[in-house]
Amino acid sequence: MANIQQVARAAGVSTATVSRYFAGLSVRSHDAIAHAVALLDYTPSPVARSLKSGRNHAIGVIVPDITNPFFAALVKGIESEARGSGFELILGNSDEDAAIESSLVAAISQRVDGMIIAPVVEDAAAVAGFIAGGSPAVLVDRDIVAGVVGETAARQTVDRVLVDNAAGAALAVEHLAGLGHRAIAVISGPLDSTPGRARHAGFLDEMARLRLPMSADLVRIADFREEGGYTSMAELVDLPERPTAVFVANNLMAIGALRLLNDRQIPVPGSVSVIGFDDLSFAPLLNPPLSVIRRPDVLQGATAARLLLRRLLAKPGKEIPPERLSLPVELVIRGSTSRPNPEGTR
Amino acid sequence: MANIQQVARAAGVSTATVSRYFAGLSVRSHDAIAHAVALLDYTPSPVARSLKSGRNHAIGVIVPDITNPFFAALVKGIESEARGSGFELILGNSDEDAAIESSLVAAISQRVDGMIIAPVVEDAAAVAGFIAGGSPAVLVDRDIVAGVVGETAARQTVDRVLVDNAAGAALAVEHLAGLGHRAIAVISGPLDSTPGRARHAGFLDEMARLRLPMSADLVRIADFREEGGYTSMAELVDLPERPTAVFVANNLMAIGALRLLNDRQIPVPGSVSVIGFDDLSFAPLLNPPLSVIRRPDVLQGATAARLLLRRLLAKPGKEIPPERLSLPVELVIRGSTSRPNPEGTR
DNA sequence: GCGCGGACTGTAATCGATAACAGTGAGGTT
DNA sequence: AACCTCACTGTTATCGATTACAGTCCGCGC
Repeated sequence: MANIQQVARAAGVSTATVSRYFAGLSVRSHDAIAHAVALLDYTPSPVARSLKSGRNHAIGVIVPDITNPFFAALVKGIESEARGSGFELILGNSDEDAAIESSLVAAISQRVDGMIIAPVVEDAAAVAGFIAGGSPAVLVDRDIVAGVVGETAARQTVDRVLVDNAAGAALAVEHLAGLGHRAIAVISGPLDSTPGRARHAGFLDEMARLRLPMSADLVRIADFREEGGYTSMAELVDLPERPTAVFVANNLMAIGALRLLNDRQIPVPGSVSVIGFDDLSFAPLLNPPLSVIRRPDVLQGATAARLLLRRLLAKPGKEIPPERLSLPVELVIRGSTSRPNPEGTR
Repeated sequence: MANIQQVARAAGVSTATVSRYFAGLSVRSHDAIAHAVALLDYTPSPVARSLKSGRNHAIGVIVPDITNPFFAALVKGIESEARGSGFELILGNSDEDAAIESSLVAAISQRVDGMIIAPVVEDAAAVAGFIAGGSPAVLVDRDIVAGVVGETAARQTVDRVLVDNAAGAALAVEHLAGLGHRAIAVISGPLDSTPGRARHAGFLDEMARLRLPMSADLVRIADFREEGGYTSMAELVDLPERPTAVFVANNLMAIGALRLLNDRQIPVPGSVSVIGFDDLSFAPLLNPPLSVIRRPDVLQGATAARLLLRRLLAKPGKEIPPERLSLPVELVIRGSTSRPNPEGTR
């Protein structure tokens, strides 16, 4: 690959002039440079640029599991938005592991101008170091809770893009209660994650508001993975008083839960109604078609990217107050929820 | 962030010694440097390293659609393998568009040491430039066909990781024929892509081998997208002689095809048997559970990454002959395929 | 005591660009 | 003709590391 010196020589100017040419400044030998660039097939080295300017024109994205359709959609939204502004994407998969997440942040942080992270847990440790380094970050699906490392710094410079988890959970309960269910169980995600906690709280609050009975048996805390949904559902259907409806707090666990019901040949929604959180492109084709709380996934990614780019493209020194956006969710009723079966459940 | 000069000063040595310390050479002031590094929280700048050494410790990955579960799985395999060797991943989503793909290669090529590409079409133009620049590339799911730009260069330096597409298609036909189907249709992907072409050819060859009747009506060429599967299936079911079975050449089109059958309330497999190519985690939960040709997706990504890393980590100047691997596929029989219904199809 | 080899160290050039600073020259004004 | 602008241009230091080259120092053998 040619370098700027060769271009300068070929065009009969200094490297500074070539550099100015690429910066879009008006240059007397414009045509000669253009010609030399074409001839040598020159592209400025992004690495050298980064070193001198301190800007990498890249953003880091860390997700817990890229094979989860939600995160894939999120990444897609981020990618198109970033690429549109000429930023590259450096991707990390934390595999739902906070330690890996930390090491990813450390490994990537020097190569990017900012990060978009869907953190595994709410402990801000992983992110705190990065922010302390002065780079902006956007958190997806994670709020900043009181009392964690770097809370104050984070609150002042970190944008967040959430969805209305509590409202979504409430919507699910309302829907099930409206169908006549009273014994409604929940399979929640980890309570040290924002979506896990917020959906769980939203569920319990709405249950209380509607004065529906709640018992510890009906509450399962799993891990947002398919296996967790499977085993939790197994526990629920084995209860002496089997619930007539279950709210499953994410898409993978919902698949796991359906799989268990399928394996045991328990009719859905005949014996148990199921509603999930996060839509899936194929949810209408499931057996039965899965009712869900849907959120704008690609948009959530694009929004996160826009918030980050806004900071990265702003004039240095310009203060931008951090945003905390909460995107709306909606109830999508399909075939997996119906009125409870009057004559028992087995 | 501290730089190497500050560390050198704090440790009372020259920058060269600090550099050697990080290169793992034995150094007299080992402890003093370690102490200074810890004190200043120093990490060598990857950008400066790249500039001097010409190695980026990053690989580019370009896929047509990250929300396709197959590509998500592929990326996951690549990511874990690359990260294990300390390489970052720069991701590009070509959106099934050859022009975008080219521009992605151009944008990324200077920041990476090698690329893994799942190309949209077989025209090697996009990749040729990159290879010509001297960097290695691994093609996923794409063979090198005769007569394209850069064919010779590519054949000599490009690794390929394929799956046995033709055998998979043949397996599907064999399965359907074994159930008694004779009027078997196909919904293929673009014939200028390797999987599109190879699966299509595999299908036709096996049909011919089994002496099953074939007509142009039963052949639909679509685009590997859900919509394409939907509209192609609509055309097939509207034929005067509706086929009793359909082989759908990828996962998204299979979902689209099922959706059409669902919308029209055409019983599967009662009226039409359907078999797809590429498994889906939720395929067993579909209505009906989808029979598919399965391939090792995460492994395919990991394999591609290993082939690339092998080159990147090899001693410079060492010749490594390019590999062309073909991973095996398997038939997974679920509920969407059965014997044809004897009394007509409507 | 001198020379020698081995183990480490420092100096300085280098990777490829950017940008501060100090020109240079054409054109207009007086 | 002298002078001032204005619009460009070149020289050079710089970003943060790596590495070739040329020491320096120590211990050992003679």
